[in-house]
Amino acid sequence: MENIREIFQVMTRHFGFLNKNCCTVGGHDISLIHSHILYEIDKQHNPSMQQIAATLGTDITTFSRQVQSLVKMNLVKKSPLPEDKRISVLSLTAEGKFIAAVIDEQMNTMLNEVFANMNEFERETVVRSIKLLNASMAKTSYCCTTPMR
Amino acid sequence: MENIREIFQVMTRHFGFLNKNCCTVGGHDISLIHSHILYEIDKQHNPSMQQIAATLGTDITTFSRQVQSLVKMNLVKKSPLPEDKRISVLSLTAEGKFIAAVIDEQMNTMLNEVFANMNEFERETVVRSIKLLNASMAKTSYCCTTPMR
DNA sequence: GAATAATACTTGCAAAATGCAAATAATAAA
DNA sequence: TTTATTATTTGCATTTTGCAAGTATTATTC
Repeated sequence: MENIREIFQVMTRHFGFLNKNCCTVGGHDISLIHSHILYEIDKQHNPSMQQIAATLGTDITTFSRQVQSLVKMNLVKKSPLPEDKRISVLSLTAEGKFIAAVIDEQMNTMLNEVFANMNEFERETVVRSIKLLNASMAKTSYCCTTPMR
Repeated sequence: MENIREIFQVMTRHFGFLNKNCCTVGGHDISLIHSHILYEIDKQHNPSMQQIAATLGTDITTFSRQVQSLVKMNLVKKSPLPEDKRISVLSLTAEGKFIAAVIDEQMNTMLNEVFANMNEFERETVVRSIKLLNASMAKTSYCCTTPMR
């Protein structure tokens, strides 16, 4: 059997580079981590600090500071949840939404570039495969989810 | 069209967690970065510092120090190339090889676990797709390779 | 219903990782 | 031989990290 780890390693590295090429948007210099935080806040519905930190697998104390800097940059808003004031609900500011949208566009442009090297059939196969893979990894909980702390 | 970035983001994150679950081997606590360095030294044939640093997209000064710590742990050996003594050729020590092998086994075990959720046909499709993807990303040089410094 | 525990998040601090600029050492070019 | 170029290392200042301990709020217990 061929070396499965090898092809995954290569893929992850490529995709990591793609991610790194991100993200200077309108004066703001957005780090990779910050772009991921913006992405997840945008995606999840009124998430708490813990939710996003867990999704990204970031230590909560580190995450707290990362969010603080995003708040300072006026990209993220933190509002206490009325029914439980311990919890901070995260949301994007107008500027945060704009930045997230620009980054999303840039990423999709790069991905389209990648897919341009394939024909329609290949493209569909690849997309289906990755979905399959994601589903499998989600099932294999002990290996591919947030490590406990 | 569906959101391509989304499925890639999810996949990368899952695989990142899988990687993170690595690597305490025989007393040594191997960080993710260190495990990647071991992997690449093992894979490439008598690589120089620059080669590995470029492969991993790590700044050469940072990489120099990472290698220093691996040398101190007695996992990596650095030998000047006879015909050009500026160049340090990297190799794994016996212990380094052992550790790399153990990590490789752990990773493959986890990947097999993931693939266990699929039937033979799906498995083959996924592997083929990732290879296709890797080839495409290698072609799309401006997006998915080492950023210049 | 006051005392205790648990939860969500923040801060202190010390260690580690980062990367630019400059240094060193070796080879190549002029 | 002098001057560039290349490969790697070190100085240093900044940033990132995560544990331990702290604050604030809610839940539980007696």
